[in-house]
Amino acid sequence: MHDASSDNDGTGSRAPRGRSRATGRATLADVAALAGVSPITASRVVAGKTTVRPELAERVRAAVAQLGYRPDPSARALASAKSRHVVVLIPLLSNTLFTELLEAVQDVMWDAGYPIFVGITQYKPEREAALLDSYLSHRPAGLILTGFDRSEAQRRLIEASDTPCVHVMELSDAPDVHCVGFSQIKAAQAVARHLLDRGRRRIAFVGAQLDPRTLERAEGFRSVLQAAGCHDPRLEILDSRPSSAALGAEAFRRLVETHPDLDAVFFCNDDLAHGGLLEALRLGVPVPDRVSVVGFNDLPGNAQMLPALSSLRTPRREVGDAAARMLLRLMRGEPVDAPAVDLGFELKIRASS
Amino acid sequence: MHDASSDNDGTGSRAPRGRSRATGRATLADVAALAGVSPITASRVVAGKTTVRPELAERVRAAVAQLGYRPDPSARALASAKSRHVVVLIPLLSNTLFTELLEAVQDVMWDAGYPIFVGITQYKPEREAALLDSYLSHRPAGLILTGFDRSEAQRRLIEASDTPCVHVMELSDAPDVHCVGFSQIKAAQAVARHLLDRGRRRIAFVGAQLDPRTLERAEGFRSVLQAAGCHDPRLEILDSRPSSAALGAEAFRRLVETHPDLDAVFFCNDDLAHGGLLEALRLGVPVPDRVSVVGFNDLPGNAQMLPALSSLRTPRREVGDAAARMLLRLMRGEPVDAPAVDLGFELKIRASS
DNA sequence: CTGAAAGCGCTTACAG
DNA sequence: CTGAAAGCGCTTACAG
Repeated sequence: MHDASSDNDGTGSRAPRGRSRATGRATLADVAALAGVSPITASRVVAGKTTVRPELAERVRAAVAQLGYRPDPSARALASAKSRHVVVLIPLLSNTLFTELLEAVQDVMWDAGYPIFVGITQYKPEREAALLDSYLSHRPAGLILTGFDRSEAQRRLIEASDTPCVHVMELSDAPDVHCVGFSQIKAAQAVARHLLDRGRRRIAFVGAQLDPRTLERAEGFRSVLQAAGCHDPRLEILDSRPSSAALGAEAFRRLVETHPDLDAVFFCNDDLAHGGLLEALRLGVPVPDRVSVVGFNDLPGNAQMLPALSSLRTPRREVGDAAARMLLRLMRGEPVDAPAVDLGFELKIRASS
Repeated sequence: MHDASSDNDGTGSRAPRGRSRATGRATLADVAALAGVSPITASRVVAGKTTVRPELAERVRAAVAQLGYRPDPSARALASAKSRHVVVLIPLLSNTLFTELLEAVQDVMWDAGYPIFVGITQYKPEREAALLDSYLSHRPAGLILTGFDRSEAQRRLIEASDTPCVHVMELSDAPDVHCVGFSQIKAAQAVARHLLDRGRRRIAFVGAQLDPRTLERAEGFRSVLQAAGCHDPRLEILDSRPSSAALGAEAFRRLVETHPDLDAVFFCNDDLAHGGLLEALRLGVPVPDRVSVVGFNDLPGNAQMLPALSSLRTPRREVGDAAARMLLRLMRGEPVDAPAVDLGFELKIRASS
């Protein structure tokens, strides 16, 4: 009688390991054994290091293919004290601006082999702090953050973690801060100037959520109107509720009721502007004959509005793409051309202004 | 002269480890040493096991707090062959339906201590297969998938990975399949019946993207109209391009031009319906007097439309919430009440129908 | 260019 | 209820 369990003796780690904790998947050791090299050499090939003799590298690659070997991300992260995760923190998903940004980041990172973690901050600093604290414990390879609105403590936390970090949607001129975006102030100024150029003088501003970028837009708007001598604070509606078509409709109605001489409205989000435009239709207020309307971001659907909505196109896909590429360079320790990348914006004039 | 480095001798791992690969963060061993217990006991307390004497557990918790200890997710995953990541695969982010679903899942999972990985499949089976293959190598603790449209090979892959999995947005009656959603067919049937009840007979259907759920809606719509004896295949527009207001406007125009006797349109997405409604305004087609319009999903903004858009409200937040809770139970090995949860839907009648 | 040894920080059986 | 030992699968110095 021969021992049944001896069938696999000597075949090493490719045999089932009985009560051991092994998972059954091929490991680096299996690959190395099959290729006839040491695990460390196999590791070098898998990691893409070029210091391995081509012939050996080829044997390793063949073994990887034959075994269907996939590196274990946890073991990798534990041994190297670095994961291959990229963390992206955005305020919310209900704004197409951020989902497009996210998709662009995801596209680049996926191709580069980095899965992304998405954290939703809900515009709440404490929520962002909690997310950061939690995600940083995963030792992410990189970080993409929206804007600069965070506490000194958080900044130090990020700094101390030594994680490459790129900020998006706003610009900073601090030399050690990496960011990709455009000037919210200049963008709002461009809208205000456009409306002045159209001969408008009684121009209202409608902002919601009141996040830092909305406030910068308000500031840009105000500066241009003040310079033109036609700024009227009563024409500014700043509402801290989340942006929505309902809010835009409400604001538009309030404005035309209380200020019948109104001749333009700058909504700092397209969804607000959609609501405003529909309310104008409902009230019979001719756009743009009596009131010009302009939105912000130029999200899909503006061309279908009645009249087609003028807006300021923001380059969120380009921002996501450029930020991801910059982060990749930082993660690899490669130099970046400039720490701050200004991608600009474009005024899209349609029928509503 | 005393040896300067001896200052920390004997303090164990709390001292800087010089050239070692340690990260400087507190480890379980540090916690155990401070609490005067073994690492395994500390591990049990941190993991929430109840088999530790309260007094010891308290000492461990105090040490955790004092050291600011955070478990290392990689070490945990490596040792236990399970990560604490939950993977969610959805078709895209540009549909509010999915972002709301995602936010609900995220809320539940965050509270339970599980970060989520989001994969965007772009409605492409090969993309989903690649995402699944990649994410499964992280040994996720759980999986949330949209619908059932995947190959036998993928199903086996998931099965073999032994990862708890919940499907969302569609229902199955297979006893071993866990799912949370509602009947797409019944929902579309409810819309069709509503239009028949309104006395409509020349009812068009507009579908985009043509994903499995859209096709089920088309099927439900068709079945009711056939039963009523007024189904006309020429009134069905099935367009494989992604859903958008522009597409809805185009479809509406085409329908009224080629079928002047049209008296209702069922758009199987609200954004299509918005485009259709605006096109009706543009063309001067009275809604609902000449043509009734109904959308699907009831995303935000319908009440602001002109006229306000009737739609079928789908319970995506509830689906996300329930799916996450079900997955949590599966991950913990707890029993679930039923493998399939039907959350229903609600017809929201507004002015457009 | 290649490898033997040690270690990353945790958990899993196993034993008491 | 508690712990000493081993191990998860990889990478990091170090040495040659």
